[in-house]
Amino acid sequence: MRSFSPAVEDYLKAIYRLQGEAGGDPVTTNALGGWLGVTAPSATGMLKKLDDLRLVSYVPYRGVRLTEAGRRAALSVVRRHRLLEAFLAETLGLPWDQVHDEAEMLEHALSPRLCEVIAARLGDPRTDPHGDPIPTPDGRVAETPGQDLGSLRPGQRGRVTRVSDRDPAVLRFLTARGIALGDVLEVKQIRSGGAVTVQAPSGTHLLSSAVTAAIRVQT
Amino acid sequence: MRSFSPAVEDYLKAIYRLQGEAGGDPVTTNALGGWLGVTAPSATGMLKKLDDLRLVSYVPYRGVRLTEAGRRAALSVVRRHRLLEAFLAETLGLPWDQVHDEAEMLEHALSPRLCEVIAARLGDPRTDPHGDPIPTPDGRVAETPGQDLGSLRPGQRGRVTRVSDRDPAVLRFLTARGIALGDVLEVKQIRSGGAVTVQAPSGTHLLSSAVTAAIRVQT
DNA sequence: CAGCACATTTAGGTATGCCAAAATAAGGTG
DNA sequence: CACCTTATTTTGGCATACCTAAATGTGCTG
Repeated sequence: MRSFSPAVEDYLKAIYRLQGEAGGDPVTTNALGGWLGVTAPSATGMLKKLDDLRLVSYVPYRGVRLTEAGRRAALSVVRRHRLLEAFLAETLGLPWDQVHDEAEMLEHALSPRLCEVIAARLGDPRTDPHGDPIPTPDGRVAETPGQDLGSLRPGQRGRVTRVSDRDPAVLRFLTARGIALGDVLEVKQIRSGGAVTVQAPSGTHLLSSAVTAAIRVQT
Repeated sequence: MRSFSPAVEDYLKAIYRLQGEAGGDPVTTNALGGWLGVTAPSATGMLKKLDDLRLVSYVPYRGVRLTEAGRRAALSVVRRHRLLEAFLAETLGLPWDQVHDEAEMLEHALSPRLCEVIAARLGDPRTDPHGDPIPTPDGRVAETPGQDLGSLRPGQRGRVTRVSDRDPAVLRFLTARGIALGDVLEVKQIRSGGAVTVQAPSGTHLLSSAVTAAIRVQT
C-alpha cells in the first residue's frame, strides 16, 4: 500500500470516526469540515480527490463513505495513532490527557517498520490508554460492546472500558477524581441536565453530562 | 520561537551541516541543492524566503550563511534529530544504521515538550548513537576535537569518537566487523586508493577509504 | 581581455491544500 | 407547487514548494 499525505490520512481517519458515530450513514461534507476545522469547500475538494483515489465513494450532495481500500488506509492511521499513544504512556509515562495530541503529530511520520517494532516492544497491546481498540496490521478492530455512562439508570453498575480522548480536560478531571479505566461505577442519582452522581472506588463524585457522555461502561 | 515548515527546517539543518564542513565559508546554492536532492532553482527560491525570514543572510551568486536566529533554529532541529536517534536506539534497540532515517521523519513532528521529556528520560545524553554531539536547548554544542581515521599515519592509534551516519552501509559494515564507538584502532598499513589496514579489539580489518573517511578518531 | 565553462537566477508551470464569495441543489412549509 | 432555508458545490485566489528551460552572472584561461 502506497502512503498518503498527512491531509489525506486526516480525512480518512475523520471519515472513519464520523462514520462510526453515524451508525453507517454517509458522512456529510459539513460534518467532516467541522470536525477537521476546515471550510466546507475545502472538504468538497478533498472528497473529490479521495473519490479519484478510490478511497471513498462520494456522491455530491449525498455524503461520503469509505471504500474497502479507504477503510484499510484509515485503520492503518488509527493503528499508528493508538500504538503511539500506548507507547508514549508506557515508555515515557506521559499522562493520558497528553498522549493524543502528541500522537496526532507523530502518526504521519511513523514508518511501517518502526510501527511494528513499537507494537512488538509493547507486546501487541489491544487497547490504547483511553481503552480504544488498536486495529491489527491486517485491518481488524475489536470494537468493545458497551454503553455511555449517561445511559445507565440509578442503581446500575458498569466497569469503565473506554473514555473519549476528544477533550483532555475531561481526562484531567477524571485523573483528579481518581477515576481510571477498569473502575466499577455505580450510578446513585441522576440530576437535571444529565449530571450524574456515581460511587467509584475512589469515592462519590458528581459528573457533568459532558463527562458521562465521554465514558463508556460495560455492565 | 515560532515553528517552521519541514522544508525550512531541512534547509536550515543542511546549511548548518554544510557550513560546518566548509569551515565557515558560505554555502553555495548548488551544494545545498545537491545535498537536499532538489534542483538549484528550488534552492534559490527557498534561500530568498529564508533571507526574508532573517534566518540566513543570502547574497545572490555568493552563497548563504546562517544568522544567529537561523543557527538557533537549526540546532533545535539537530537536537530533536539526535535525541530521537538516541531514544530509538536506547528504548527500542534499533541498530545504529536505522535510527537516522526514522529520526529524519519524526524530527519535524516532535513537540518541544515531548523532546524534553525524552531528554529527561535518557538522562540528557551528550551524544547520539553515532557519537554526534546533541545540542543543548539553549543552543550550545560540544564539538569534539579529532580527525579522520584516514589522516592517521601507520603506527598511530586513535579512539573512535564519531562515525558519520550518512551511509548506513558503512555502519552495517562496522557492526559486522565488530568495530564500535570507543574502540581504539591502530593503523597498520596504508594501501593505494586510501584503503587502510587497522588493528581493532575485534581483530585486523581492511577499511576502504569510504569507511576511513566516515570515522573520526581522537589520538 | 575575450571567451568559455560553470554556477546561479529568472521565467513559467505543476500539484497540494487551504479560503471567501457566489451559485445551486435539497428538503421542508404554506 | 412555489418559496425559503440550509447544505453543498462552483469559482476564483493564495501560499508552499517543487520542476524544466532559458537567460545571465562569475571567474578562469588562453
